[in-house]
Amino acid sequence: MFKIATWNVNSLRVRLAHVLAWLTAEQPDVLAIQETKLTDDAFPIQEFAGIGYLAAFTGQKTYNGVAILSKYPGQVIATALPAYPDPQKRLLCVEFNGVCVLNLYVPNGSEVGSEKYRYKLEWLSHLKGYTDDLLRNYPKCVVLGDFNIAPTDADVHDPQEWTGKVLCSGPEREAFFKLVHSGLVDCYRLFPQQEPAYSWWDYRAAGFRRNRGLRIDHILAATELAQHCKSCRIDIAPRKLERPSDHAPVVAEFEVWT
DNA sequence: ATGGTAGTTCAACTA
Repeated sequence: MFKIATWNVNSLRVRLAHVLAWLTAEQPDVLAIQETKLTDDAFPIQEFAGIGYLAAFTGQKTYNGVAILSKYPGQVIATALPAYPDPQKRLLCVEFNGVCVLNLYVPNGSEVGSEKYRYKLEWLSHLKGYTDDLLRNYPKCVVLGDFNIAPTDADVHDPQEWTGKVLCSGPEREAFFKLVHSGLVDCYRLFPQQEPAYSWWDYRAAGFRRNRGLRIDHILAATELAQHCKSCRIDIAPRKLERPSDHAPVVAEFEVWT
């Protein structure tokens, strides 16, 4: 079994103990994390090595920053969108023995119509070009991370309240499905899910306690790889801890084949 | 229609 997960940790400095505990308990082969908010010189390599994980990372001060933790070494393929120079560290692609893992922290977009919203759509359009290339070179591709997009109303606690708002707007959803429909599958929707399950809840207004959430963190697998996906779930346990991230991990398991 | 909280950094930005 190949077990892979994504988790926006919202500061690795603050969340390190949570991440170490979760890795130790869950033992995924690969964990993609977002919003490390750490420069590369400050990345806690030793702490992860201590529990048997290697780390690839690209970070910056204060904002953004992505990393891929893994039980075995991989090859870094990219730390940015090749055709889109961007000082914001939001992308890391690592190959593990033919399986390509693309970790994304998609721009939040702030507000529909804002400069940050335009940046988000532009970023997503360049991402589409990149994943098209990647899927040609690596048929076994997993694209995962914080997409900052709730794909459908089923992924939103109150679709009426969120209609047309950032994270749920038409252009964002179109960009998401454009990406997915060119050779990827949303692993979470491969399986019947018990109840509306979200991956992010606003810290404000007791969002988690009232289960006012959105499913904006995703694991997408290349079509053929998706046929070997055995499970996909959201683990809300870490969201219940003291000083949690506002996101919960999403976990998928694939049967290994040759 | 605004605000609520959290992280980084220390006033203001991002989410």
